[in-house]
Amino acid sequence: MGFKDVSNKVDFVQLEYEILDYWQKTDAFNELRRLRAATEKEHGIFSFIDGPITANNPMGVHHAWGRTYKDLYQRYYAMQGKNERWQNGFDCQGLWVEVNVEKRLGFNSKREIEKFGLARFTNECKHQVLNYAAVQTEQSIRLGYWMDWNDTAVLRQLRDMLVADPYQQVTVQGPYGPVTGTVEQVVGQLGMPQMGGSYFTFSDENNYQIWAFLRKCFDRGWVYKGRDVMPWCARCGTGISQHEIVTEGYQEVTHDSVFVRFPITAKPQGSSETLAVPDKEALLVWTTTPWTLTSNVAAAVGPELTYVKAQADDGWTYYLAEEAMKQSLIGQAEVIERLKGEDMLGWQYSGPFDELPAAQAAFAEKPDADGSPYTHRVIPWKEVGADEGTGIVHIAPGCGAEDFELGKEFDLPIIAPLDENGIYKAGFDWLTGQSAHDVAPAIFENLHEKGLYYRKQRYAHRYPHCWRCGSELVYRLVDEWFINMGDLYDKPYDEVTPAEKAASFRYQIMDSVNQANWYPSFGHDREMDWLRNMHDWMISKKRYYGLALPIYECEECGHFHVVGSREELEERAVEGWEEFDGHTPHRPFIDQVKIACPNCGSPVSRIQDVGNPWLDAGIVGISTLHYSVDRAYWEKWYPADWISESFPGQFRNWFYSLLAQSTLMADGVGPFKNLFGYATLQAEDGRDMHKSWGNMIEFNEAADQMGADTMRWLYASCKPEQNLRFGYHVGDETRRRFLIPLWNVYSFFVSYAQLDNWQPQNGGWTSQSGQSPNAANAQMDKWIVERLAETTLLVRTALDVYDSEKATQQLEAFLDDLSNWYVRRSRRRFWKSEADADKAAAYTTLHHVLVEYVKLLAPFIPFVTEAMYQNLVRTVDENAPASVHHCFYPQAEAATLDHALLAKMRLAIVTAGLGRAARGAADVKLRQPLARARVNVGSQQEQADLAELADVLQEEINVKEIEIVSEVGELVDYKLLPNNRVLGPKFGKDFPRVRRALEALDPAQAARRLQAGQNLALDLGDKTVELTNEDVLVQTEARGGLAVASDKGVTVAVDTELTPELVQEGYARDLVRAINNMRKDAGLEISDRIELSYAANGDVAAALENFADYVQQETLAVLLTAVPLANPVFQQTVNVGGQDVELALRKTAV
RNA sequence: GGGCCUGUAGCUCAGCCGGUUAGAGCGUUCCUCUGAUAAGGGAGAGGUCGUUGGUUCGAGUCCAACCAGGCCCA
Repeated sequence: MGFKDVSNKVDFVQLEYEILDYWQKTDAFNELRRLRAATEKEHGIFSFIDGPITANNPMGVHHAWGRTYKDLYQRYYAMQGKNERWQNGFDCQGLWVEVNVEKRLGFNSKREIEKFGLARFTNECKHQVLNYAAVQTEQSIRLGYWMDWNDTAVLRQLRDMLVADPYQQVTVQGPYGPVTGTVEQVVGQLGMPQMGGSYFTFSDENNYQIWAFLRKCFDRGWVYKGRDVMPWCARCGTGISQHEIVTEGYQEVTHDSVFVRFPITAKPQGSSETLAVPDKEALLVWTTTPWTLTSNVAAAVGPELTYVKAQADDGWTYYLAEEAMKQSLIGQAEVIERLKGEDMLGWQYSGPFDELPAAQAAFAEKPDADGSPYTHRVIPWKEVGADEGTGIVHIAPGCGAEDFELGKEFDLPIIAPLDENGIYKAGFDWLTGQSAHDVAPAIFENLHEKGLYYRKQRYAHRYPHCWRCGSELVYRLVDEWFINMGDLYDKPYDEVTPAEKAASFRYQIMDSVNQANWYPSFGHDREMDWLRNMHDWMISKKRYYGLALPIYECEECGHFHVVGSREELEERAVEGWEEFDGHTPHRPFIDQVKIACPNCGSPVSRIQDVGNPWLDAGIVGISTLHYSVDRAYWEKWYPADWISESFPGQFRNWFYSLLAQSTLMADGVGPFKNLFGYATLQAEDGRDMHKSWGNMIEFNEAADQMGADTMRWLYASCKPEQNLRFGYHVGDETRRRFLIPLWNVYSFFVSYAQLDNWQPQNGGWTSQSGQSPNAANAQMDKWIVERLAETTLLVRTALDVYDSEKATQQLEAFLDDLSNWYVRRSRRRFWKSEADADKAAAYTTLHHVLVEYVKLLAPFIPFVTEAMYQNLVRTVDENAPASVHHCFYPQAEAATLDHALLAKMRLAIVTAGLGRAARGAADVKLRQPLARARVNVGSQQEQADLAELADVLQEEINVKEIEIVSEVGELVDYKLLPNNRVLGPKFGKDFPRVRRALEALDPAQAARRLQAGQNLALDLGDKTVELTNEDVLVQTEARGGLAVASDKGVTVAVDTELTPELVQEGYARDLVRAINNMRKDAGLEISDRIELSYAANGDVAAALENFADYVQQETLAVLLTAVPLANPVFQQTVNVGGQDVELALRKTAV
């Protein structure tokens, strides 16, 4: 049995499917788990906690980027014998799932969901998740991502049964035996130990552990109900928290802004005096949100700003900021007075919508000192500026966050106009029932009728939008539930005392941040920055599907309680337990349960809200590690050695929620030791990928066109902290740059090994069996093995700090050396017919190097390495591990590396390259032999090295002789350059003169003086200065007429003079090349012998006669004759030496 | 509004503490090698280093302002 055929035209995608089949057939992943469970004792564990992927869509190529890292490092550590958990996670709850289910069912409002029924809706949501969990599982497998994947047939079965009848009984196979229950119950256990597979954040355990977390917060007094003006999505009917809005929420839009008159009614001056106000005097106010004018209660001015009283030609007198006149007023206006904003404080005006019942009611509730209803007034606000608008800001505490704060400060009435669908509530007269998004024109019309309208203006600004459905947000007064994140102290982190930390959750989280290494390091600062700036965490959402917040607020006494577990709920339940029992803790069943108020004993219902989805993802450090059922297991796997996600967004999302929830639950032990982040994937055009932009690449399409290994190498080799431009062009380049050359080396090896029927000997490679008896070849054999060791060290060092970019660079550099030096230089050893020890050493070495290299590459490109391993190892050794991924990662000893050999060969490679460059510069092609190359290198050691490798260089540069010269002046002209770094500081202003004087010297003479250790004297006119050889850089440049190339201290010159013998030899080589091409075209086997005839004259004929042996040997010609062959199978006319040469050949009988 | 980052060849990006003639990869043109190669090697063309000032003997690099793009936070 020998190696299997390897085509040099490989279809990588086809190969990947074959490998997927092989892994499935051999249960390769589970075998790895068994092997690592066994090696855990010796090698320990590698704990990875997966950040859940949202199971709401097929996965994209950006997920494939992240999953490549996750797979790469898990494989890397598995190859070091470490045991792992291999658990993928799916994010299953939250608004995004609801939004897509609504789309699928054609719903447009919350009312339709309620009509549909919450129980059915919840199951549709779970259906959605199970569906895409199955899709993403299959896609991940296609990527080569080894995880404890669920059987997708089972996921789909559960998906369908859940919608058909969630209460039917079902039994599925778990790792420890069958699991039986209703479909709903079984789905609720997904990811738990008895079920295995990926974790799902909708699982019972996940939900209940969040309850436990919230209970802990409650016990510390951190949970509270806040009344606040929040950004609100009217379509989704829910508040949008700061965590969600800060980045992706803002979009550039253009609105109609409006300038409005607020007629002044009184100007109180101090306690008693009030100035009379003539008609048609008004504050001029500007707003971008006309719908909020119904809720105006005050106007804010900048106390320090300068305002003007301006008589306009429309008959009105306006107050506005002086700087704002130009952008605000139309027509002519005359300034009749200047005053400070603080002079206007307390002025009263009539509001734009005072007639509305809601306004009158609100004003009646906040009477002025004299008992009369509240009157609109001017208040100070230091944030007011005059860059935009009029310098007078309309304040509506029911419609804006900052307005709300000012309202609290000045005890202003609040008019909250909108219901949860963004519709005006009762009390707003003609507006009631209208949507805030649509009323601007009607408001303008109404203001016009009332004489308050001044003008409108198109205004482009960044305005918050719903990050999930894209609707414009409104600001709405709501009750939401929050976790208090703790005080921010006005001092550096280092100076915060333990007591202060104990009192402030945010500092406890910061401590966890500091327990981890962040790659790249700026991630640490970004997370800390977020933690310093974050607001309290809004955890409630007025939606249907998601975590049921276990908050029970008593209508009787106002007390609220947070339930921390299912058991506690059962204990406290006073009604509805039976209806709930047997269901997952989701709406509507959970809502049936009422508990006794711990304060007054009244029956209390759960608040209707569901939880912020980041609670679901953030608890997984607890919920997926068996925290509640097997504390020893949790302690073993917590904290994670490593987590990894894309940076953008996650600082305030998953990193944050994971840190926050873990820190509290684990009493200050952070959830991870190392965090690796990466940037954003973009299309090749540098823009984000969008379906509608036509630059989107689907994962499946990419995998099947580009190949998963290609994608993975591309991902692993990019700079993680920079945005990645992904597309087919970079894919093609990646394949061509790396995978094809890799395959070519492999294919070369296998085809010759097959020809020679070579197989690894017992014992395989050793430093003896892998070394040729030929000293020069032995050196080559040893060198490539040393390069492998060096590469092994460098790759391990890089991967140990999660630097796959550096690792791939090293691996690519190795392939270049292997392919373009070792194999190229060694080809003849494989070609030759005798099976001697030299050839055996070549095979042994190349086989060994390939096998070890494949292991180094296995975590990066699992498919092609598996294919190579199977053929290189398994076909000849059935006792070898069944998969390359079951092997141990290669190791090397830094202490025993042969640095001298590595340096020597590197020098030869550089020198050969320079030789080729020198020939290129002289336009002499490589096939033309030349008499001599002269080489200069700096050190004695390098000179000796090159002398030793002279025969290699002769071949590489195609010269008859390599001469090592110690005097570079033989090859080059000198040039003197001032050493600016030294001379600059030394001479300062005189420096230009020194430089000019240096230029005037004879370079060769000066160079000799300096090399002899003498100083140079420079005459500057008024003085003389001395320069040492430290002050001057002696540079060399190619001497005219010589073909010279120089780099990194190596200079190579080739003699381009040709003798007739050299010319003839060049012809001979041209002919060999031509004949071998003919052989190929004639379809001959490499080993076929031929007879050859030619018709040529002059030098070419002479070349064929003089170099007949050489030509015959190189072309396997048993006969070379000027007599035409009787019946040639192939003939051709080629141009050699400027003449047409007729060649004919035929295969010999033998 | 505040803070941070980026701007260098057609494209993607290096360029250390200010110092010699600003580099690499891709693309492109030409040459070349090849009985493993869809590959490899060499050379050339391609740059007012975003703009304008300043500091300095000397600025891609430091400073200031501006322009353009991005990010974070209000």
